[in-house]
Amino acid sequence: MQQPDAIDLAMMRILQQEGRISNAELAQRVGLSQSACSRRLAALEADAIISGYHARLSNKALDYKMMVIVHISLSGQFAKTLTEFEAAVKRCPNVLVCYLMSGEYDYILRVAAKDLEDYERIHRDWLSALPHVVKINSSFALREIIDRPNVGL
Amino acid sequence: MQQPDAIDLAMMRILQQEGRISNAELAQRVGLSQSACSRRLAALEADAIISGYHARLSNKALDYKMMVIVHISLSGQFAKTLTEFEAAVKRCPNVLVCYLMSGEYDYILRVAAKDLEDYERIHRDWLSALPHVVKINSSFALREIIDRPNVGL
DNA sequence: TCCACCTTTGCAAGGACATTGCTCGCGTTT
DNA sequence: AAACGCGAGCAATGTCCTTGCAAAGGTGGA
Repeated sequence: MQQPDAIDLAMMRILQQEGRISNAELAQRVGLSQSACSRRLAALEADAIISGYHARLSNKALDYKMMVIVHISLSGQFAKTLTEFEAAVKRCPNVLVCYLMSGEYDYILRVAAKDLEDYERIHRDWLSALPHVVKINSSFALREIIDRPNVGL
Repeated sequence: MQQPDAIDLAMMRILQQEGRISNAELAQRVGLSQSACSRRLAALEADAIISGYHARLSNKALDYKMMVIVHISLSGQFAKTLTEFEAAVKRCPNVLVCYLMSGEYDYILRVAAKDLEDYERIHRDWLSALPHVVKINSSFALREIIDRPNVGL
């Protein structure tokens, strides 16, 4: 498939905000028939341009009130070291985001915890147990200013 | 409404992964009738326990290939300073996440950019223009290891 | 230029789906 | 024990999703 055209982008923009909108209303908003809209949507999904849909759950309702940013340095940058670390970090369900970084630290993690005690457990049982780690720096989020799922198109 | 029960949690777990699943299939998977499932879902949405649904767009398709973590320090911690900074940062569409932090820096930002040139523009036109900023530290993500929408329940 | 071909659209129909009213069962309260 | 509230299932109605089909528009080759 080629690059998405203007109508595809309009569909994506709407679905980014209202992922469970009905195909009928989506079609109406972008000015297509239901069938054409349905087929375009299927194509976008087939090409993984839209890779999934996710309910956004209130962290408050789930009791995940604490967000922690963790900077981690490893003992080396060998491929094997990185691979082992990454395989381990993927197993921790509280780690929402993990990037290999340029700069002072090797990895940056975003970790969700219910409370301080919960974070202490995560730190002890998961983060400290990660292989090849030589330095962990935890910073606590005091307040959320922005949390968007995607760039505003 | 009270706290979500086991069935609510099961629904949330499924919708977190497959936000556009039909009510019929959702009902079947959690072992409810369609009507009961539909009503529970409406209640979860009404109580903002499920606060929305979002399509996940491939950043590649959208040409946002670059993720930058930005640490920012302000010239002070006065309420007015923080408020003005936050109002300004909210206007930048490339800032996906922004937290007020404890620790060395005051704010941490996650910024999406198409390429280095695009980031240079964002840095010049948006980040440098934010009020009360005394220090900006940009770290580039080399590779994405994890990017989950929510904690694995 | 013309025709064949490919793509994408709209329309229409059939089947699937979502929602609503109703009733029933269960647990709690008075 | 009776009354009440909560949440479930069933059934019906209206809406929605998908598929086949024909036509319009664009493209390339003869």
